[in-house]
Amino acid sequence: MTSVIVKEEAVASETKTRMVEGAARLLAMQGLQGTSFSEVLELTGAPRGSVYHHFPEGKDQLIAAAIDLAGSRALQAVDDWAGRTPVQVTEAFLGLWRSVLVRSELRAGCAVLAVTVATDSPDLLAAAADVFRSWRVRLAALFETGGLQPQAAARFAATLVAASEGGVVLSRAEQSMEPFELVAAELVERAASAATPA
Amino acid sequence: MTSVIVKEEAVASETKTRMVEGAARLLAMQGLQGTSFSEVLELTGAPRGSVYHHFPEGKDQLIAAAIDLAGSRALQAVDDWAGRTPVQVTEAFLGLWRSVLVRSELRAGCAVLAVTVATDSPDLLAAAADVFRSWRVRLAALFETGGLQPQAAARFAATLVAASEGGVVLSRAEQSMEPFELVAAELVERAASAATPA
DNA sequence: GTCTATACGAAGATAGAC
DNA sequence: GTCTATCTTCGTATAGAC
Repeated sequence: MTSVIVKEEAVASETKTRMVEGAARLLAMQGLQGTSFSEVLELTGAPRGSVYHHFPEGKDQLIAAAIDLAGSRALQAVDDWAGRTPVQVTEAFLGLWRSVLVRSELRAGCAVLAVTVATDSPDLLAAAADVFRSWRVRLAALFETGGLQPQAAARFAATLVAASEGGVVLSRAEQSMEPFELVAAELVERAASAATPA
Repeated sequence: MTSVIVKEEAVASETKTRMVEGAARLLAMQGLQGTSFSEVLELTGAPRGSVYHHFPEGKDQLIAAAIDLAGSRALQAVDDWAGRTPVQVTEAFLGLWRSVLVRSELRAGCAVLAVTVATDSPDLLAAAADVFRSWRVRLAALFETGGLQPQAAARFAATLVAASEGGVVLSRAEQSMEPFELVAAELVERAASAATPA
């Protein structure tokens, strides 16, 4: 019986999941403004009648779900890097963002950042904060395991997240990978020197 | 006669200037979505009839002007730092953003970034790119003068801009100066070690 | 769960008087 | 240069049938 319920829920949430994924993609490409229900429905092919069935609280609920999705996906990737050196973790995190830029031909960025700078909802801001904080904390944990002191690990984790986000924005604006790659090179070098203190 | 013309232009552009400044402030606080004509007029007290008189090309023209304003203001500050050491320049640039955060009680960020992640206009993207590039170039020049090699200077300038922008976003989301200050400490230390190579 | 239709408001933009 | 009025489009949200 449990299996039946699970299956029903899975079926029921399929459209919902597609909408959340679509919203996350649109946020990354067009920002909060460009992520309207119409756009989401067009992108996902979801039926218009499903909107307020799946998201009774309206747009904010959809956006919050998209933020959570984007956040947890990156977090899963980070957790796969356990045991790697600080340099390897740094390169892997940068690789995540590089692929976002390259695969979108420099048209996409970070969905969470896009919401942060465009919303006036405390709830959405808090959802974004949870994501950023979780990234920082998990990265810092990896750096600690990799040999950095706790404070140095926390500092470098914050810098890695901030500089990656900023590098993505710069490259999007300039329509060139140059700024991002400059930042990436600097971060990798910094990770190397932090891991082998004088 | 020239003075008369100049005066007329000055008077004519006073409302226009106020609108551009208001737009820049709103962009930094509420993003592109929240920077509507209504909001700009309410904030600046400008007459509604002036909108399409001063900005015949519509909203994009106003936003482009706001980007230029925000960009050139920061650039003026950077140019005032000629002769300073890399560490001092880094601290000054970070100070610019720290004051944006603190004075707004963590409610404002970078207007140029807000446009970059929310627009679909190639013109606005290009305007944002010009700003970011100019910041990177001028900062790199100061770092070169301060003793860094050209490539190292360009790399650290890009990192300083990117990490500052990202740090502002993180602190806004988390409603705490912590992430920004972690990033700031890391950047200052990096500037110090870059200026005195092993 | 999904559909159509529609209400409602906001925002960008235009017209014409003053 | 400024004002009022208006038009259009779009986005959110709701209602009620299927």
